[in-house]
Amino acid sequence: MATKYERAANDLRRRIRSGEWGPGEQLPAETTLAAHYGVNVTTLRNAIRVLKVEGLVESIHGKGNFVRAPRTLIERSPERYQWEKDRARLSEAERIGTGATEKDTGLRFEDLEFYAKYDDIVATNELSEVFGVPLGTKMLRRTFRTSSRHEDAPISLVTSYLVHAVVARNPALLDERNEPWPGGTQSQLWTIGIEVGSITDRIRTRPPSADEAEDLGIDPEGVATFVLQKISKDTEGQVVEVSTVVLPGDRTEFVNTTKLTPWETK
Amino acid sequence: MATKYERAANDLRRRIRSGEWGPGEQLPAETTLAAHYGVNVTTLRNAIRVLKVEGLVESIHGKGNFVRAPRTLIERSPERYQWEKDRARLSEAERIGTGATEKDTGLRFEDLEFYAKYDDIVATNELSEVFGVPLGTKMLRRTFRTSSRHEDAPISLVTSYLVHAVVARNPALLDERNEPWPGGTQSQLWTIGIEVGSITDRIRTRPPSADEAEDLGIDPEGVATFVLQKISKDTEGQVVEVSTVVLPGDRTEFVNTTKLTPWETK
DNA sequence: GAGTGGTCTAGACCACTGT
DNA sequence: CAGTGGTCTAGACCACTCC
Repeated sequence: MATKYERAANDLRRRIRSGEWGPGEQLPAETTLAAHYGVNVTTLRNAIRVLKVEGLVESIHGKGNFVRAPRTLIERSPERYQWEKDRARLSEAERIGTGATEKDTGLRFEDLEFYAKYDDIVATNELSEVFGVPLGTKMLRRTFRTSSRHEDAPISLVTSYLVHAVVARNPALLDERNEPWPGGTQSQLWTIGIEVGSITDRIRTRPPSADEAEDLGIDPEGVATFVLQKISKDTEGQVVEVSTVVLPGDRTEFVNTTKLTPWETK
Repeated sequence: MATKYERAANDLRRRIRSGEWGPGEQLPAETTLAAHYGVNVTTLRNAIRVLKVEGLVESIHGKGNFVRAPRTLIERSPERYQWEKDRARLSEAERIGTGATEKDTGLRFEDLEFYAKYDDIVATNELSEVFGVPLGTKMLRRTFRTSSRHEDAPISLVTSYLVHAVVARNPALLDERNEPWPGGTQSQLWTIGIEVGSITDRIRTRPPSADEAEDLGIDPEGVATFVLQKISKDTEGQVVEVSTVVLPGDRTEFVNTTKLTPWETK
């Protein structure tokens, strides 16, 4: 025999799935539901919490509980990297307004809002290891967030690391006011003679911290985040950039197509 | 001014991060913590819930609250598909005991436990669309779960769909007792003359349903799941298999390396 | 049985959203 | 203002773990 709140949650889940309340619609008030299931309001709230954790329901303080509506997905595929490379050496006019983010989101440059902040840090254990530089090496840390003008919440939170002495070869790369740089990081690296040869993505998922949930405009209960660690190497295999991207799990989809080599006909 | 439970949660988070309690260690009892922060036990439990949602803390009924320890990751990379294809036509002796799962997990065949169940269904809207077959076409649905013998919880929950009339060309493919089939699905398809030409992965993240959390042995609060939709096409571009894989987010990492084509030297 | 977290109640009061 | 969800209390009782 399940608990009271589980029984209420199961019934509410069934009713939502059956379409009794469609996406975006409001559920009856908690007091009403509590009376209907013959339980205390606190107990009914436990049932609602279960559905929130499952991502089925969203609460808005002062308004009510709502059936969560699916969000439009942003596809992200590793093809973006080759695409970016092909454009890295084009003229600025050709690069402008056609970044990888626009490609992912299908939004135009004018619809996107960028924020960039640069600062200097010293290499931690982890950074010195991936870059193969001594502990304490001066690094450039770049923090980006990209938002759609029509949604108030950022689409991604990016932290990028570069070896300071390397990027300093072009002083323009040390100034955050030059962001968004047309053509992106690969174009920036090209100005200091670096050609990116391969990029490795590592994708994990975890719940958002309180801050991230705030920044991404997601419900900490019920929506997870993707954490993408991207490591770029030059053509010699030397790590040239490492970045960490936090993406809202309710709006992001990674797509990857693998072409398999044909069998020899026999 | 934050609420009482938020202040308690913030302080506990800080103390955990500072190492006051290491990974896997037990926190003081809720009654003790409540007294320490001068709040009611119910309120203190709200603070603990925040940390559970963040994935920092795990509660075990009857034992206590514990700092969650990171789990060993299982890497999954699309190279597995090419690797599987290369082995699909080898002799059974060569295929046996070296499946893609073993490659992902690093575990040996003897350490893994398989469960397979086959049944027949009719194509839903979604299925008929991806396969390009009429609505209501008879499909073979295969449900798999793979577990490590040393952990009781499955590593993945897989649902795979095939067109029944196609696989029926080899009756052995209709019998679940032939699972685990050495060499996997690509080897099975080969027995009916199908060569897989490309595989597309779509990766999303979402909270687990109550059932999935149960099956995967994860905490529904604090651990998300990956949902991988895999579409295999033959060399003509015809969809031959669709499968959905649910993976525990606290143990899985997707890795993908993109090699970029070199710039022409000028 | 002692100690832990989990469920449930009843009710006071606060904070936010609409009109 | 009325109506909604959010916080907090005090206490009873249940369920699980370990000795």
